[in-house]
Amino acid sequence: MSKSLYIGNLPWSATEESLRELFRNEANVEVESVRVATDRETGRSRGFGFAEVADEHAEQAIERLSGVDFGGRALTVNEARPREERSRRY
DNA sequence: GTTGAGCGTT
Repeated sequence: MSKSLYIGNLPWSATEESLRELFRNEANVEVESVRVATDRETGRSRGFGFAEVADEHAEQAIERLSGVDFGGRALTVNEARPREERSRRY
């Protein structure tokens, strides 16, 4: 199984591949999928993204990537909130 | 060529 991770405070230049490399280098974690939130209107980065990692490696990735300097900004890493709860209206 | 708290497309 895998967990979705929220990655915030990204530099504008951060890409999905650079995030994947970051997880490999800093946390020694293989990401199953990574996604940078790009503005759907302009296509530019919103400065945050998401990564799916193995369930057992999720906490390690959070512990080892939170606050690390990436492109000059201290990263914010946390468990992502489920999209369904946010987009679905009861 | 810009910006800076937050939670992503079907």
